[in-house]
Amino acid sequence: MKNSKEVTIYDVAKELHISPSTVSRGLKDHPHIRKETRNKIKALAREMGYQRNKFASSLRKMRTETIGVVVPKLNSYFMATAIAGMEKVTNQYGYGLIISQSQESGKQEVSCVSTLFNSRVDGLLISLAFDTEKTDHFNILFNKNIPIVFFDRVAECKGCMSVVIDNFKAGYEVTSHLIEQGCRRVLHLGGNLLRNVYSERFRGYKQALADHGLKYDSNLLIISELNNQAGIDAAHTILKMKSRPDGIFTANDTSAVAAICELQKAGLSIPGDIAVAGFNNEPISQVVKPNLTTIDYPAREIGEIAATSLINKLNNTEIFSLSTIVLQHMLIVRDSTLRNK
Amino acid sequence: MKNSKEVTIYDVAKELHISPSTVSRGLKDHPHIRKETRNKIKALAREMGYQRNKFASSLRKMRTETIGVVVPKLNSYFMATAIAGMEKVTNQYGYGLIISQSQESGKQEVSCVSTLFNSRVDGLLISLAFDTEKTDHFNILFNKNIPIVFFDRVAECKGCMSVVIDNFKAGYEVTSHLIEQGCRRVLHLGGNLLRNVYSERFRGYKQALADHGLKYDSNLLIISELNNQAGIDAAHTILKMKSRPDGIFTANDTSAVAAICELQKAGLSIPGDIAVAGFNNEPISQVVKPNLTTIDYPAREIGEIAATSLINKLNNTEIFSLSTIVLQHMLIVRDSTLRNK
DNA sequence: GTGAAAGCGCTAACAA
DNA sequence: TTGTTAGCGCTTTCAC
Repeated sequence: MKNSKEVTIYDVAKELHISPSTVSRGLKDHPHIRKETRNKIKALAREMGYQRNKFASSLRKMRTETIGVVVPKLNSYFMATAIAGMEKVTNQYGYGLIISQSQESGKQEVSCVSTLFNSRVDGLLISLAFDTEKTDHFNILFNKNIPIVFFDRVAECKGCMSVVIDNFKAGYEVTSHLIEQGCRRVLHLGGNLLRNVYSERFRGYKQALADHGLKYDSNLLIISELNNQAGIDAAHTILKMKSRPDGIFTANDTSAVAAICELQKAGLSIPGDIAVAGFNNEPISQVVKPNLTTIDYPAREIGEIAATSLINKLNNTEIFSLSTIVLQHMLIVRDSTLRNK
Repeated sequence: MKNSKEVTIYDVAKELHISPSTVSRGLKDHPHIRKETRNKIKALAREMGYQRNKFASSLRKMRTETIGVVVPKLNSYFMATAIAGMEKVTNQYGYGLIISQSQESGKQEVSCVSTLFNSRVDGLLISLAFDTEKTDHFNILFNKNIPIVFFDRVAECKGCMSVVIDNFKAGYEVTSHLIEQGCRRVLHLGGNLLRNVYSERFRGYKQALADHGLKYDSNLLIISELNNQAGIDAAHTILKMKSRPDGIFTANDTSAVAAICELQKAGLSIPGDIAVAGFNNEPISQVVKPNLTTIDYPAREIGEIAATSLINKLNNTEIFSLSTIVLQHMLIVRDSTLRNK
């Protein structure tokens, strides 16, 4: 396939009448190499079109300078932005990124992790799939001391870092806001409670009810996959209820938007009849009419911080090993919940 | 970092009192190895927890079994789906994927390509950034005979393959549909005409006008970045026009949706005053009110076919080297253009 | 400050 | 059908 020979450090060495080891050292600013030698080496290497051979280097050093990323799905603004943040940081440190999608399936997640392990990634950044139950599939990594940083959808496991927002507080804020807008029967459309993000938001919801003197009613909890169809289904369930909710807090924007559209089709007014709030501040939240009240997620920062933490761990640079980093979120109030103008 | 020693083919060989090369061959179903030997090897390898070392193998074979992907942005349904299609195919053939985003910038694209080249990818799948002008940055790949397959936003260069839809025809169909719905002044909100997708859609637009006896009016062409802001700006431009268009064909859904929202804010009725059609069939097209008429894009297939073509090229499997593969698209008519019920 | 040499783990040409 | 052997290109220890 490839016909032109690669330039190696041997070629550069021969040309300069020095040894390959000196070239190797010169190229990476080893302190024992005289400045002039180093400059000569670098100049010639560039001129000859020398390119470091990563495999030889990886083989020798037993590390790949590659980080694996597993995300549930790529097709959200949140993920794309988080990944952009990771790319920025990792490129800066000379690391590459291998991204794979679990497609929200725990089973596929297992195979993603295994594939990345087989690619000998130096570390892993992961946000869990919707229905991942066990964390056994990470053991192969633990056994080899390959560090893992969880972001957004995290798991508890000792020695692992997590980068999250305060989902409890966010859920609390959204629910309180709905109540303050006059809602008395707030329904929660949540995700799989296995996932921290959803269980915490739910906890926040319950706490807010309690703090405002409202009783938690399990009929007002719907657990779903939070996709488009889930929003539609939830709307239908609501329409059939004897005593309908007057507010909905959904755990993501996608399902909130789907629910709004479906409720409107049935002739309900948002927020008049039912106020609706979502989560994530996806662009779609500003397209739906009325615009969606939601929680803004610091996607880029989550990506940057997760990547930085991982690299610090790889380089043993970190001064003290934090186990969880919590970032700021923000409640964004829009028309879908504004009742008292 | 890593403390436990890796199991190598030598360890497996020693245990079985055979040679490492036999193990190597047995593991990859080399035809010259007896079945029983092969089975013994595989069984023991699994038992000992053997894992192929990719670097040693890459170093030896001079290929990495890794494919680079460069996309403008990750945050669209189209791209996520196309990438899922690529993953499916490449995993099947034992290839890995390295994905990077050019963020719609030609400059960043150059650096993505160079990084991937330095990672020694065996091949490249790329959709061009918005403003890429030259294709010089691919020369390093050409020089080393690293095959490139373009998808969606493609470039002409000899020996390269492209996977696209018939953008001319799609543009023609959308525009014709608008005209058939009674539009007489159809505005086109297009993208950078450097990109095939946008120039072709524009060509289709003009041809449709001509074929329906309408004159092309350069005042009815707006070129923009097709993002949210571009849709808003276009709406304002339209509102200020002396004689407004009665139809808009935008080259993507994002800008179409933004324009619709903005025009509605100004009190215009869609499709009554202005009919609007987009392109891509992103999920957002079914959220906006009225639902958006658009072109459905076979995203998954584009990804699968692009990846398959690349792998065939890498394996020299292809019987005859196609230079361009054109997939089917489909006009999806929704309420944003339906005037005569 | 620089060089010699060993070896990371695998593959493939050649030998048997 | 299996074994021997020579590297792929780089890093790093040890020597000078």
